[in-house]
Amino acid sequence: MGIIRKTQSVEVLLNEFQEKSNAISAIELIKRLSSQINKTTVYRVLDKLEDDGVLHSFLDNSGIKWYAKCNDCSKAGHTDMHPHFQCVSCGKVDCLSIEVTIPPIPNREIEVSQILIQGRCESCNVK
Amino acid sequence: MGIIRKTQSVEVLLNEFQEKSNAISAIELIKRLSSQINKTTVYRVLDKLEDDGVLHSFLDNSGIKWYAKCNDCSKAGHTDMHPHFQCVSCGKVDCLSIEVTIPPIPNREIEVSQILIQGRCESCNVK
DNA sequence: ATAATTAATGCAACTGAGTTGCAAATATAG
DNA sequence: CTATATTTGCAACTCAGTTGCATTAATTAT
Repeated sequence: MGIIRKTQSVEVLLNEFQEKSNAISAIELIKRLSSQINKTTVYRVLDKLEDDGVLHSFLDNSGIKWYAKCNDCSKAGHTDMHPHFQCVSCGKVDCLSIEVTIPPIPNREIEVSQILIQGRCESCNVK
Repeated sequence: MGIIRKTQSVEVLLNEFQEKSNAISAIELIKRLSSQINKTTVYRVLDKLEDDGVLHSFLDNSGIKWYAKCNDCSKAGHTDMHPHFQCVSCGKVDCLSIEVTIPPIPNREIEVSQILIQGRCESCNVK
């Protein structure tokens, strides 16, 4: 698919990812933009932005979908594989720029790996 | 909570994990046992077996819940942290007994980490 | 053993994130 | 600026998982 037209919805959504660099859940976006964009459209635009390598998505431990900006991805594929961190205290989720190496597994061909780390984030750790 | 009574449902469910050692999705269990156990009960018993450290659970990439036998866990907590592998071809999921080390992250306290690896399993790799 | 107590079960109805079909609206190409 | 193709909104749906409550089955006490 991919983004074809620079529509209002696309602009509004992209804008949400401009400021802060942490991940945002689809649900949160739907809530935030409920007066401007329809829920279905939010899902559809997010989908396309992902196809286009602008955003990447992942599920948290309760199965809800999160989106965050991509750094080195393209339409060709999401190559930027990194772990995600979810704070068990405040719920904030962000991308970690650390490398986690998955050792090769006998007889299995690894395609992708999703790593979700849970713990207490910097701000919640102090309190 | 924890398991208190050795009921029929508990026995039937535990039996499903006796034979093969790979993970089974809640949905699959509900289908398999539909004539013997009610869906609600399946969810509730799985929940308790997890609390008791008999089974552990995780979500796959489409957000559905899987359960597998624990090896070194107890009521005190699930200590046996290992990656899970889902075959993109046949859908089979199993526990990997490999170690994946998450490096310490500055200012963050890691509690748990979920690693889901996707690729082609041994049998699907041959074909 | 049997009654009393407490936990587990089944059912039906619900929840909530995400999806689908389709007609109306809006971008882009010609 | 019209024609064509893509997006959008809406309402209705899907489907895994949950909840409340009355019934049933285990366990404990008698």
